[in-house]
Amino acid sequence: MTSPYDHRSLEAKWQARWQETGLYRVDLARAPRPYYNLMMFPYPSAEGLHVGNMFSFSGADVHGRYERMRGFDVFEPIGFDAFGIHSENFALKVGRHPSELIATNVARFREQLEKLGAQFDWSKTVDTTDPAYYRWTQWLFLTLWKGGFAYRARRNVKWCPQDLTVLADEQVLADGSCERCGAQVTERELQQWFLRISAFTDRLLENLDSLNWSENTKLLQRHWIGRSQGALIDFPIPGDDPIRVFSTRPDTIFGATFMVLAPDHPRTLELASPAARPEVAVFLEEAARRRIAGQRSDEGSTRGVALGRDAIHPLTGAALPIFTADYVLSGYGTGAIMAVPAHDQRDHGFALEHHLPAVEVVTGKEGPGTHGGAGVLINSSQFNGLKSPDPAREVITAALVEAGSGQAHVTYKLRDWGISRQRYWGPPIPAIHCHSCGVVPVPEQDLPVLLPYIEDFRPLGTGESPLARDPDFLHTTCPQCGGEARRDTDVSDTFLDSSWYYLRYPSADRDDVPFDPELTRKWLPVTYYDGGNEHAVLHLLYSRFVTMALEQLGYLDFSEPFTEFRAHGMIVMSGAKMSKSRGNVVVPDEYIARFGADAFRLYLLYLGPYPETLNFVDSGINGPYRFIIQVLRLLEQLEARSGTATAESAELARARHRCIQQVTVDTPERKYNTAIAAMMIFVKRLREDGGPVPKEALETLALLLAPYCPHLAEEIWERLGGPYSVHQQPWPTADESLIADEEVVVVVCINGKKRDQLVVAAGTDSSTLEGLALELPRIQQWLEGRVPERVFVVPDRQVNLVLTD
RNA sequence: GCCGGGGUGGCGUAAUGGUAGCCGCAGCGGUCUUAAAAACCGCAGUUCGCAAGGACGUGUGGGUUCGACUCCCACCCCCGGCACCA
Repeated sequence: MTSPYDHRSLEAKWQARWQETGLYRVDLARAPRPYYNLMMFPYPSAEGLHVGNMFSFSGADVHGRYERMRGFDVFEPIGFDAFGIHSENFALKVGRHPSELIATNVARFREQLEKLGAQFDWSKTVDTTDPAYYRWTQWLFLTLWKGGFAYRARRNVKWCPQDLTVLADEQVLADGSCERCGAQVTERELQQWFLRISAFTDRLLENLDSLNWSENTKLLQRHWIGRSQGALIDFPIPGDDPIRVFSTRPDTIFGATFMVLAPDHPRTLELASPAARPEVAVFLEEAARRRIAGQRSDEGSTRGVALGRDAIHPLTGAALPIFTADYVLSGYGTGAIMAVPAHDQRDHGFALEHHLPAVEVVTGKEGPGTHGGAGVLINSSQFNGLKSPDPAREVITAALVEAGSGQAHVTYKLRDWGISRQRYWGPPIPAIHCHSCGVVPVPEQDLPVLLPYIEDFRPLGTGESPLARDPDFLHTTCPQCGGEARRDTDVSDTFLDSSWYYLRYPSADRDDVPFDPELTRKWLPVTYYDGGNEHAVLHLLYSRFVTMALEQLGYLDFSEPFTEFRAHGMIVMSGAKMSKSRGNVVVPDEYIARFGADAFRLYLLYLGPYPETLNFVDSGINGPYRFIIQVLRLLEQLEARSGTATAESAELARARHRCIQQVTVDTPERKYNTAIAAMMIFVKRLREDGGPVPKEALETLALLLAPYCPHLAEEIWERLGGPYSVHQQPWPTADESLIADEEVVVVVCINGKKRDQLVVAAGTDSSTLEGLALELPRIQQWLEGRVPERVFVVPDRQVNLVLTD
């Protein structure tokens, strides 16, 4: 039998037709029911789209197409996140210029994306490396700057000795290595641009409660923001300024037996007694070396030395020796702690090592060195008996406030966003350094500050961007005084490009504004955002910050960019991430060429639940491919009988409506795998039926398949005589009254074990079922004349006869 | 260490208190064919049994229940995130 499926010509035909008719172009100004279906735009690597891209775009497209058939005007744009270190490093590696490479990659990506058959509106696309786009990225920077959200500071920043650039905290992995190249990250002090994300810490945190996002994603953000409530407490030092510490557990203050300062706390050396100073100085030097070498994994360290000096406990007046130790970090809280060895693991370890006393102040089953659960204060003077941590925390904080030595305080892990990159492949930061005027913004009318073509774009490694090599770029005049000036030679972080691209899409063809106010009011915030959880704390947090800032500055009238966010899963190969080094990268093009985009989409989504991690299985695509051929065979069968109408049997109507129901429930819940299984079951049923296929069956299949196999669905729909396009038809509705079974199988169990079954009319009542069950010969054999003590009947399902002993 | 997700046939998975293994892959047997492929039909958790049928079976151990993959407790393993955060 010849295959009825020539996917190449079929898919090419419909893709051409969609383009001619502009099926996916949305009249943004007029659309009555806007639905902004966004998916994270890809970074156009040299390898082309990978299976993960194909998977997530297919899933997000199914969502968009389904919403369209439900009557929404779905705007589904796609673009290219093409600036960044990825591209630049690759260009360095292959010895070509990134601007050339990216043009090729973008063209290739676009071709691949078109082949996938998604309903992308290509009339509104973005490429972050296009001056028409990054002009507005620069505008965004200036706007944030003028609005008080950008500032320069000399900071110890994370520096990658391999990529020779500054990294954001988020780009440093837990083991202290560079997210991109794996080199051990070090520290370096440079003058940097920062964006004041800390201005919105509380809102970024609080808004999460009411955002309709994947819970997992929200959790990651909460974690990253890292809010801790506690108190700042001053510990006086005789003849000196007090030491201020931060503690989340002020209720344990009576258990404080010593103090610890971070090695890079500004007062560590100064506080050391003359006798201890030489030893302290040596220790601080070593500690600095360890920190710069990026030894972040040196956990549980009890390394430290005494300063030979005491602090005074503010409530008991006891003398507490002061130490400096690796385990206290300068970057968190005040960089100094009160150590409570009885109730903190690290303090406990340090106390053991240095023979320091521990005083238990909270009762509890847990041993020393544990915070444990709730308990009652002991050894805490007039506070004994208070429940800890609460309300003891508030009571003791209040006492400290009264004593003038403390105040309630909240700290966060979230830091301001460093955006300066001493690299080439990014939008130049639009700032000018003038000797007399200082740092001056580039006037808006001078944007874009074009990224010059530089032959040698290797990083200098001096802390300056390669743009410093280009004198024409570097030297300019001050827009304020007209005097000689230099441009900022850093480029901005790629995440700045992607922090606002969703605002740009609807206005992508406008060169007079970054985003048109009216279109923005109509289409934003984004209705539905599909993306990977790897961006839970970077892109998604930055986007929220930018939106809040732009709202505060009057450019937007909403504060959250993504109304609904859903994280998708990823595709792995035998349990491991696909990567070139593992040699398990699957090239999707081959699959599409051989089986077609429809089969490939179907296959990827059939692999398992869309939100989860799924295993790619090479041969798995055969099933979905066969399924498509079976559907087309049914269509051919129907066509062969053209003219003779076949009435749909009640049986087939039931199967069909069940299928509609299942697909309708599963699709919006993103259970694409079970939706596809339901369609397979229906097709199986049709084939088993053997009789002439009713037209309704194929009409329904065309509609249900439309989001999943957009080309195939069009073909079926057209051949059935339906009006173009199937994607503009309303989603079918299941008729509940047709779905119910007439007959059901009721399992008969004895003591929970299946022993026989009954086939009865649906809805048979419990006592009838019990009677029928007891009459079954096999059941009577098992009962051996005994009478069940109890009988449990689940109508239409099960009868359980219970015998004791 | 902390937080989240997960562990079911050879494989991807389905079923979230009521017949465990739906749907699919791979496999095996058959039909068609000169042959192979494709297509189509059938078999298929493990085990005992000629069969009828039975026993066992959802990471491990306990518990709740007439009934547990599903709920509770403890533990083991895998994946992801965070990590001297006081």
